[in-house]
Amino acid sequence: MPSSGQGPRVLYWFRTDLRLHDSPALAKALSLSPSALFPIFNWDPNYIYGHRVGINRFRFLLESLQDLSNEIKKLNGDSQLLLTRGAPQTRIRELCEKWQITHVAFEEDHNAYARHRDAAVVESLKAANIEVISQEGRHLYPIKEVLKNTKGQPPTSMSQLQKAVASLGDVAQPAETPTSLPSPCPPGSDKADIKKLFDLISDLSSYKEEVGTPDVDLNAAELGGQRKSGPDGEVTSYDTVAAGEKSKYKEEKSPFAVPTLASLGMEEPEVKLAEPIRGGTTEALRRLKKLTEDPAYLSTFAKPQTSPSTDPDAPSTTLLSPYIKFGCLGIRHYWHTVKETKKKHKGAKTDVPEGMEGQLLFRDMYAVCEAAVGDAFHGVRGNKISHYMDWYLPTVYDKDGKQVEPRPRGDDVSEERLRTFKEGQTGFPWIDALMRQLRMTGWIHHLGRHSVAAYLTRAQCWISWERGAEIFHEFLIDTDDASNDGNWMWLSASAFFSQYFRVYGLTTFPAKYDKHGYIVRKYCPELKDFPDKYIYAPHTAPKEVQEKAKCIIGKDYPFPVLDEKEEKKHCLDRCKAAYDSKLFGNSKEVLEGKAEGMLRKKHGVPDPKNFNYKENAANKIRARTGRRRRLLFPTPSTP
DNA sequence: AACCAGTTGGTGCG
DNA sequence: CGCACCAACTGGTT
Repeated sequence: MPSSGQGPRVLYWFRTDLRLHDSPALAKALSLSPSALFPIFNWDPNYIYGHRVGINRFRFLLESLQDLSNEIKKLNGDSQLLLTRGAPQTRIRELCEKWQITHVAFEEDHNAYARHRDAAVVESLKAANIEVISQEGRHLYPIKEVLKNTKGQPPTSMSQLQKAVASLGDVAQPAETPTSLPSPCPPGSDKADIKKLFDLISDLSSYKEEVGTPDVDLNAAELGGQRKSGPDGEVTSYDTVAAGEKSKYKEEKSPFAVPTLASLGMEEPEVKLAEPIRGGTTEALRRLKKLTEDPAYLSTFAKPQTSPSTDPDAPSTTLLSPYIKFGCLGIRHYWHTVKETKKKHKGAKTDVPEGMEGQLLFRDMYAVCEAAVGDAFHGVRGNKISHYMDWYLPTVYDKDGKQVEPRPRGDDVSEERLRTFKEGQTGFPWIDALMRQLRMTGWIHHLGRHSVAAYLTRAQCWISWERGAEIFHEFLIDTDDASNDGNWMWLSASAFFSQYFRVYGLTTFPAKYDKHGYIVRKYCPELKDFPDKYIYAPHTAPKEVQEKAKCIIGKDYPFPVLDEKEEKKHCLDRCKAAYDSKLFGNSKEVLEGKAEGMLRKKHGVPDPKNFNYKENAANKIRARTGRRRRLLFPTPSTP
């Protein structure tokens, strides 16, 4: 029990809610009138080692943490965000014991890993008689209440979601923003003392004893990571990220301080954006304020009408998704700000689903679906809403149903298509520009995501949406498990959407929005001197045009890796066969591993093992020129 | 043309 | 008349 006889000693655990405003969990914690408040963010080795985190997202996270710490300091000069590290299942409880915490508070996070993590943490805290305050706050509506209204069924359309939330009333008003915060006081003291808090935990066991030696080191990036090696050549991000305890390479000023990319040995990516997407709640609110100055924009916003041929320097959308992902922007605050701003507009207004509120409701829809389907939402196997399609390069399971990692290599053709997709070297400028933009900036427009997702899955490559979701998860700043996996299911016509014959043309679709090819010229600069006529299909340009543009297709830019029309035809046949089979991720045949053979036999599409990749035109040219294209924008795959 | 869920409106039956 | 059934139609954020 606490030594001081005053109010509760609260540890507030920040995770994906890096803000002080519109935070129901923080408000509830503060309503207890705590005598001490310890705002922590904990580096989870699972995040550092187990997840693929692109450098743009890692940078965004560091900036968001620094900004949050500054905001805390503004309310209490003796406080700051306290960064700790360790497996949360044991570390949170250890901190509680050392700091004599009575209550732990956090905002609920519904994604699969977070659910399991939090369940374990709560159990360890309950066993130690520590009270847990957890509140929903990441979504417009309480997910559990929505789920009750659907009787546990996933709402797979906007109308179903709207039906399910109809009885829940209006979106709650944002929780009040605190105007002061209690100090983090060491046990037995009524004064903040960061150094003393540090001393109390600096002898805690090392992460290696807690989680074992990680077998994945993200710094050994396969994609040309720019990691500087440490003094002994063995430094990992986890060592350098260390805060709140002794670290070999610690350079931070204060024991719990937020590290910088440089202190982690990571170099800034080669981003040429005029205005990079900077993390932090301050930046989120600044961007939101700018939006409120343009009621017409928010009022007439129609997602399908916004151009995908845009980047963070010239966005056609709000660019707020990264801030929502990390909780820098409170979702109810955003919702009501949009509502209020729209009142100022006199003319016609867009509504759900294409209007601004609709965009946010889709996020809730995916979250409810994820909660209804459970862990299986993140793949095909066992997923009751995902059609079974006999994709190439699917996630592989052993006979006990355990995922085989790393994924065994698939057929050469599909692996090559996946590689060129990830690197932005497919020979289709629209796809390549988007994929390079993704890696350079951590963001692409929603319709651009549609284009690349359909290309990789149901329209051309017939590669599992699971592979695409992994790539997005690695490089997007705004990645959110429920929305990311949900949208990949949507675009691959696995769930939510079934009109698989609606296929985006790789040249016609972008040309509808942008004849000049803004993002192609920016992200594939080798193509920048092509005339508009050929910008989305440079391989069709006559030799003289290629020479004049100083870009020979097959030499300076790849020839398309596949035939768009031919593959589309195959894919439509495969879609039809898959739908006719009525197999879903949770069908017996799928769980028993028999589904693939069944479908291959049925639709008669050649097994990729029999594809003769050498006949591919791009490869012919590659064989002739005798060299592989070098990556133009290698983005390090460091955390 | 090709999908699918939900709604509508008609028919037949008790 | 009420009800079950079914065919036709509609809408689906892009």
